[in-house]
Amino acid sequence: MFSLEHLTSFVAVAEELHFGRAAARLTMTQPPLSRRIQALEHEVGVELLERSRRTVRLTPAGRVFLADARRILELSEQAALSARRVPGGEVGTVTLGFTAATAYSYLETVLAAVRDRLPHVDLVLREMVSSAQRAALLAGDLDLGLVRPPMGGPGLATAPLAREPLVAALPADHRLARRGTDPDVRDFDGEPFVMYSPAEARYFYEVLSRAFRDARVTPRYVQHLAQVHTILTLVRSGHGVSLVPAAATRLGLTGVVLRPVTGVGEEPVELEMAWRATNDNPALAALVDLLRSAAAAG
Amino acid sequence: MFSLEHLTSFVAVAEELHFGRAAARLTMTQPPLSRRIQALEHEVGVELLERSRRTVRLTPAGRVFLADARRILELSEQAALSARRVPGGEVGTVTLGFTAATAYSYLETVLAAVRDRLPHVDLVLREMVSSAQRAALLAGDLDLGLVRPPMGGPGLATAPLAREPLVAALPADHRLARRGTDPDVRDFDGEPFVMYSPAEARYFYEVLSRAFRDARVTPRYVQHLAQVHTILTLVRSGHGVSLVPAAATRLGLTGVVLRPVTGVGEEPVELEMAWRATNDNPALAALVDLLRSAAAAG
DNA sequence: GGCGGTTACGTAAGGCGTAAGAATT
DNA sequence: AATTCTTACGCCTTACGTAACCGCC
Repeated sequence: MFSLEHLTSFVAVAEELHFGRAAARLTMTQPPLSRRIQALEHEVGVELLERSRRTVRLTPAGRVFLADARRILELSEQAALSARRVPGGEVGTVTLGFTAATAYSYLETVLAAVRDRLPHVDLVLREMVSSAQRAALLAGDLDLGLVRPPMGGPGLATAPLAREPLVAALPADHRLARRGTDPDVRDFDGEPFVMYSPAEARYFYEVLSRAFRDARVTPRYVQHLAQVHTILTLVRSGHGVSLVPAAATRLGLTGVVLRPVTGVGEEPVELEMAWRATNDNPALAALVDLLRSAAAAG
Repeated sequence: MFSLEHLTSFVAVAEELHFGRAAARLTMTQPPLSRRIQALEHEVGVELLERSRRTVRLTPAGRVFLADARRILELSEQAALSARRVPGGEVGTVTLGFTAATAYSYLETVLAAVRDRLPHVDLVLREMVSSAQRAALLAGDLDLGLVRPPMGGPGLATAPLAREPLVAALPADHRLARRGTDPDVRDFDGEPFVMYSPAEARYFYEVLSRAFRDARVTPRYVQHLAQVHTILTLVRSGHGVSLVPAAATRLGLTGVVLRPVTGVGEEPVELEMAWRATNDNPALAALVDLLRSAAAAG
């Protein structure tokens, strides 16, 4: 196999079309350069240059090989540069877990941040429920997860990412939707209510339960569901009202009115990121730093 | 700069995750392999492997570098293979000139033949009138031209490519178009006729002139034009009738009827290829051979 | 004759293998 | 104690530079 020195030598000669000048450019004398090119030609198995005493010209094979040689040399330089940038986290891959609910909210923020600030970091996206994310993080199948609290635990580190308000989800023809003022949590007392599932959507179940307890209201739960978009579908068809994270606005579902709601606290819904404490992926560290400062900046 | 041997060594170790086995695979002992990897890491400027006495693991930087290393090695092999195939003409570039008229006829045949039989030959297409092609062929700006005869001359070689019939081009409501039988050249006697330009389309002008002379008919020339599609446009608007190469059918122009015509010879329109006799482009030689045998096969 | 490439030859260095070393299970 | 990577050392091959050589404007 030829070496990269052979290739740089060949490119120099091909560009200068003059062994002497090429040798000077390579800071060597020309006899060894001649030998190198001969060796390269022997190795490749084809004449690359046509020497006619006074002039040097590329053969057709030489032209083809020159293009490849340039690409190989460029790739080689890039390879070293890329590798050097890995420990700083600028280059690499992060496997990111997210739940269905984050897909249309904070995930966009993460993607935009990575595109702008860590353009050489590849994100591999995996939609997974929170429990599966915990296992995958610990197993090393996932680098980072976008999850609802609480996600602490042995071996896992977490950091808050964002808080968001709850909004009331009302059928378009509901009296609270038609009323001029925004609904209050107390308006839901005794109201048919599409509730989160305590098992599969424990976080939202607890946030809402606490809000109702604090306000001393008791909606009438008509269904328990895990996913925001399913809840909204039932609200639309008039089975009841609900409270969903504000990001649900981005779903753009028609037939459901989403309105600010008072009495449930400012921004009760929390989102955090979680990762294995011993994960040594530098790109993960860089991404965690990036998201941490983005969260701090608001 | 690291060498390709460094890369093969690294790939072997990265795949085996064991210096001893990797060394065996490279048919060497492991001490020099260790040194090579150390030198490579020093060169790249980053730790690629994590040696923990009992196990060898890739670092994140190592994973990134491994992908690049594999690509570089593959490219290097391919480069040699490609270059070796150039003298046989299997790999390379042919700059091909063609006239507007061949664009919708024989050019397609050439493109299909190259795609099927010389898939690694790149074609660079240039539309040029015949005189410009002659100059470009001699100047080395063109490797091969698709031209009308006669294109011989000092330094140029030619070979016939194809013959094709002439068809009558008639306005849709013309009496010859409505008649049950195909027109004969004698039907054009005294008929308003859209003729080729003797200067810019000399070949067609002469083919038609000879056909008319042989049949002793004298159409009434109403226009002289260079390009088939312009002629057809005038025919469509009723300025006259014309005779065009059968390939014009592929233009799919509506409002013009193209019908077989008798009395003008079987396939009077010839197409040939021309190239500079001293052109040493092996891909050109391969293409000429290919087209020659395709023409012989019909 | 001189420019521009190749061949010949002596020398220096880089890299191999063998052997010894160190650390971990 | 055994395994496995690293360091030490002697030798050989590879490849440089200098010098001589050859062929064509």
